[in-house]
Amino acid sequence: MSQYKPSEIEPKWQAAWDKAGTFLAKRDAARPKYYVLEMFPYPSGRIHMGHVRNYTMGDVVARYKAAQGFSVLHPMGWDAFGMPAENAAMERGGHPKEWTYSNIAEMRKQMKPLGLSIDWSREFATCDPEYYGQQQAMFIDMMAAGLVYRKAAVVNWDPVDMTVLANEQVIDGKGWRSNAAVERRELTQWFFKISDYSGELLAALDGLTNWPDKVRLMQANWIGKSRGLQFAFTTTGAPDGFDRIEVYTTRPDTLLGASFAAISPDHPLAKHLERHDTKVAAFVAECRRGGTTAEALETAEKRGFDTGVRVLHPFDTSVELPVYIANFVLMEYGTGAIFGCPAHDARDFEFATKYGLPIPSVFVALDAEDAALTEVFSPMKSERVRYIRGFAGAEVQTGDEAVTAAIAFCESKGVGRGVTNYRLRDWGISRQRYWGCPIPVIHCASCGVVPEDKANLPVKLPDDVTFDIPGNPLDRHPTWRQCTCPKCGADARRETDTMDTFVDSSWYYARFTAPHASTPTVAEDAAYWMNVDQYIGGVEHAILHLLYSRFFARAMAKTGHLPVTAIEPFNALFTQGMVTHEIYMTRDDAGRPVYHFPEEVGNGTLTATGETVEVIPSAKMSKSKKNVVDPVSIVTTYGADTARWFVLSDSPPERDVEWTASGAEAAARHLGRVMRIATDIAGLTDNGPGQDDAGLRRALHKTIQDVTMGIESFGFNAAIARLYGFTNLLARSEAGTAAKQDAVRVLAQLMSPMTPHLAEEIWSMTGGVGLIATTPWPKADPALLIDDNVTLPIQINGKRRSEITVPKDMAIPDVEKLVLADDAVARALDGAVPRKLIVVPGRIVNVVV
RNA sequence: GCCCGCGUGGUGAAAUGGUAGACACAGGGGACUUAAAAUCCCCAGACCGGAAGGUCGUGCCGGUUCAAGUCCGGCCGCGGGCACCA
Repeated sequence: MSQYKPSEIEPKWQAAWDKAGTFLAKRDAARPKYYVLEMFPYPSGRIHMGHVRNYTMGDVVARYKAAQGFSVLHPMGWDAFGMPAENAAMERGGHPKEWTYSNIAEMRKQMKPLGLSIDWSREFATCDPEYYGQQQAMFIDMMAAGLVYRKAAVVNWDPVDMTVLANEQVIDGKGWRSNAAVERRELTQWFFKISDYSGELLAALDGLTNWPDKVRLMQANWIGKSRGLQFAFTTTGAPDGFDRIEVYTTRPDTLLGASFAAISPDHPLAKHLERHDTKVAAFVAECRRGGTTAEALETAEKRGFDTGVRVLHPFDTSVELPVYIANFVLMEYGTGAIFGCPAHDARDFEFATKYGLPIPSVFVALDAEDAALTEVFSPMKSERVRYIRGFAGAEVQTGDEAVTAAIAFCESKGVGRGVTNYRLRDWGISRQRYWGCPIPVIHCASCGVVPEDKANLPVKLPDDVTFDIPGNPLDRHPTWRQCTCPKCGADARRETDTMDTFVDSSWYYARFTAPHASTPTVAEDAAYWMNVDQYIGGVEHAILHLLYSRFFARAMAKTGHLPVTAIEPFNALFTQGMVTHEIYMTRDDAGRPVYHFPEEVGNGTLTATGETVEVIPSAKMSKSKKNVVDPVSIVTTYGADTARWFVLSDSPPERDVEWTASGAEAAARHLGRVMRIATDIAGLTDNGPGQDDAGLRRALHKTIQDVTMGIESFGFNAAIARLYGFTNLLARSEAGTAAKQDAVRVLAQLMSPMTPHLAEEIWSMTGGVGLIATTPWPKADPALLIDDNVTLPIQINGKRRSEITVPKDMAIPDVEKLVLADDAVARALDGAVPRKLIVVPGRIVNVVV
């Protein structure tokens, strides 16, 4: 009797797939296509269990769809630019390029033994010049299409490392590396005009019905559509050219509660005053200090500076309101100026209280209780408040209806107009970093900013750079910046900013359709393979990556790099949960926590010392907590199929799954059991003709049905539970029947998306023809899905009291007779007369007393 | 503060409005074995009972329904997203 030896069969079948070219994706007009994609990894150097789970899910879908007859594209690549490579270079020397490519080689080596059905011929890294050169070509096309521009923008600036920091890299107002207080600095940066698409990106979310609602909602909130009134205050005492100040408000219904106006420190009027008044300059400079992070803003005190300028209330020009420069007003949203209504806005209330400004309420109380509410601070959404002062004494609703009514009223009086605003801002892509895609632009003294000639692409990163001093190595490179202007031929200088790495990942899915082409995409390939039919990845990318990709696909369509039918690149999205593990901790003499790897712990104690460990509930695997299991050692110990089987079982794919040693053992045990059953069958040659096992055959077809549905609906855990159940039945079933013989081979087919090596082995040893990977998916026979007899539970007033077994199509009156004749029913009724019998055919019977 | 999701045995979890707890882990019992490992079989929501059977049970309170884990309303708890966005 042969044993289950994954270390022997897994390499064998991987070699067989390789040799046959089983997973090479081919354009095939005769077959429908299916494009499965998992979010590509950052080449950190080691794969982790999260990767295993992500790619296994994608692989299940890819293999299943292939068996269904689709021409499948299932590629893999590397999101290879980014700061970790530069940090590694700074910390331990070496070059980001070497670090990155050796990490890729290492991770590919770790990934291949998983037996994923990937078309490796399409592999690329975003740091390949062949890739980023095409990205540069698209950048130039996007410039021509008006989707790219430069502007001065406020950024987080680290004065020690001399670079822009992303908000995530600012911790408590300090640079994460330098620990220096981050400044808000205005720099000229490159931007993509994603805001041109705000409305469309929002509206099109409705069509993404195969995306999680959660993700669509997060994107909708991020785009942040609001409806409001924009109008101009007339000023008095303002400098020339500032006789009007435009403001935007979503609460025009509170306009009569205006008590002041406030402008951003970055507002043109503030900038003007700054030049003529040292006190203003000092205040504005003060505002610019401190980060732009949420934390920094959260704790910041509201501060204002009275400019001396006054504005007239649009409805009552006898009322003058002071104009403040206020630190909480953002230049980036609306018009960078607001009217303050302290009675109905918490922020304005705080400000008005601090500066002793009046707090007029716009609501007229209906009764004493209303009066108490409106006296000082009316809640904005109070349902109690029904009248608004000034709007013709009309009874006005609260909330959206009030806003709509107020906009209409204001427009009728010639005060402003209703406008729609979005929170989504243009995408700042400039990074003062080396390890990224160079922005292919040239600064010429006479021609200005000029795109590089496409013939000169790729604009390659220079290799001879150093990281021993802070700042951008491209800036200080002796020769790299020097070039000639493509327009006039004069000496010019290259742009030294590189692109945000999110640009790289915004179109890689399209590149996979023609990964080695000399243009970004190839029309026929893009037309055939796009869109991605199923995209799988972590929910942490719900907003940025997925929103940028949706924008980029539109930009590519506009510049002719994608068909216009591919502006929504991902037809279906699935966001999978994390792999977690318990944390094992002891304490050192000083009481500080000391963490231990799972393999150092057994039975709640440290294997080496016998010391008892504290078990902290399961959490995301992290190196610092040492609650990690290494996929490589799992594959070595148990085999890839066991790792794959286990990460799919137990928990629904969208939820976190806890890795446990006992769970992995159980998975391995089960696969061994399946192999034993198959081996027993394979040894039998004398299946008596005509022998059958109708029960087993029915169970098999129900299993086909359930597993198929399970895979289709991402219910992998439920599909696996059905496979367990069927295996239990199979193990107990009578030996030597034709049904059992068939069942083993179909079981192998049903398991093949999850445990492909085991499935191939069983297939070949039970006489299967060809590779199971290219064998059509089994079909359930509908006739076998319904039993001849059904067991109906009998409820009395909704409580289960008995059950009867009847032929599946027995007439309802006959069922009723049997129910009333049932002993247990009679006992439970105890002489009571049923008022009604509800028979749900094939389901249940309820006797109502 | 605003928006969203989720609460089921000791644990991970199943369950088109129709027998709650499938499947698995951990646990208990048994077979095989000189013994162990491996394997195989059985038990297992709680409470009462020898059993048959009964009562309770899907966070809490109420509602709709012949029937609610599932639908509706209100609470409580946990988790996630956004957040000086005017």
